[in-house]
Amino acid sequence: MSEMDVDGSINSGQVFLWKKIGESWYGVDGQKVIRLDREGSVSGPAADFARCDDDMDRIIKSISKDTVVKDAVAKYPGLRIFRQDPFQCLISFVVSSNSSIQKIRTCLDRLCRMYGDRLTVDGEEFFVFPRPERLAGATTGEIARCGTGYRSGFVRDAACMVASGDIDLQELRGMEYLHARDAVCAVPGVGYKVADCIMLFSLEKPEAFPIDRWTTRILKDYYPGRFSLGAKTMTHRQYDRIHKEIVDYFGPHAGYAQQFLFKMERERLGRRW
DNA sequence: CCAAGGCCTGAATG
DNA sequence: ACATTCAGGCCTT
Repeated sequence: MSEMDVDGSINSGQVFLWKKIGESWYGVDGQKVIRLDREGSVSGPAADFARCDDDMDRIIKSISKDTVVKDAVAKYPGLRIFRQDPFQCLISFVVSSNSSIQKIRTCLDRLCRMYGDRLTVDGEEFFVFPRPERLAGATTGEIARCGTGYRSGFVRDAACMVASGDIDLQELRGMEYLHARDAVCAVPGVGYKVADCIMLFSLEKPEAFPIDRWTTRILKDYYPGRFSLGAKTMTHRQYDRIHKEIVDYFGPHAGYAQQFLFKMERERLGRRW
């Protein structure tokens, strides 16, 4: 298996609170700060986060159905999907809706500074992600000062649901895709697309394939006619149908195909991470 | 069931 | 400069 591409994996739209200091990347994941070095011995919490248990050879083989995916894989052979803290992932993608990557970063960083504990790692100062109870106790007006806008209420209510045990994110890791999706979609601010992000990046659901403006365009452009992408607005019904077509085509690790294709298209169009 | 419009904000665009 | 557009949707009508 090829080595992990740390830079490329961090800059692929899945995580937002990472910064490079010297040769290493440091990132906030829940109540921890994780360090990923350029290469070599990934162990401990970092190994879990980096999904070193993934059999990438097998996964890549399974999704390589055509030259489009094969080219993307060849271009970013070290791209990985991380195993994130579910609560942070949930809030991150609630904040992400109708927003841009840069702004998501700013918002989340402010949330950490305002509600997260301060931590010093390798002589550097970090603010870890807010605990659910802490965000649940905040007012929407206060949260809004982080730039979350109309999503502020969603953020607070989502935190309340987690803090109260109304939703048990850890438990969702063991549930099947559709049941887990129903559960996360019960959280305000979470629709099918956001749910797929949360499930792919933190809930062990490799068949989750977020369908947004980008993936819609990718599928239309590179797979003309293969998926039912006619309608103007993406209803739940259509999302379901397309997702089924996607899993039928790419297989149970379709989410990995999404990650490679998304990375390829973003880089091709020169988007900043 | 489907389509349309509103929503916060800041970076990009003209 | 300043106005307008648009961005990795969700929710209500």
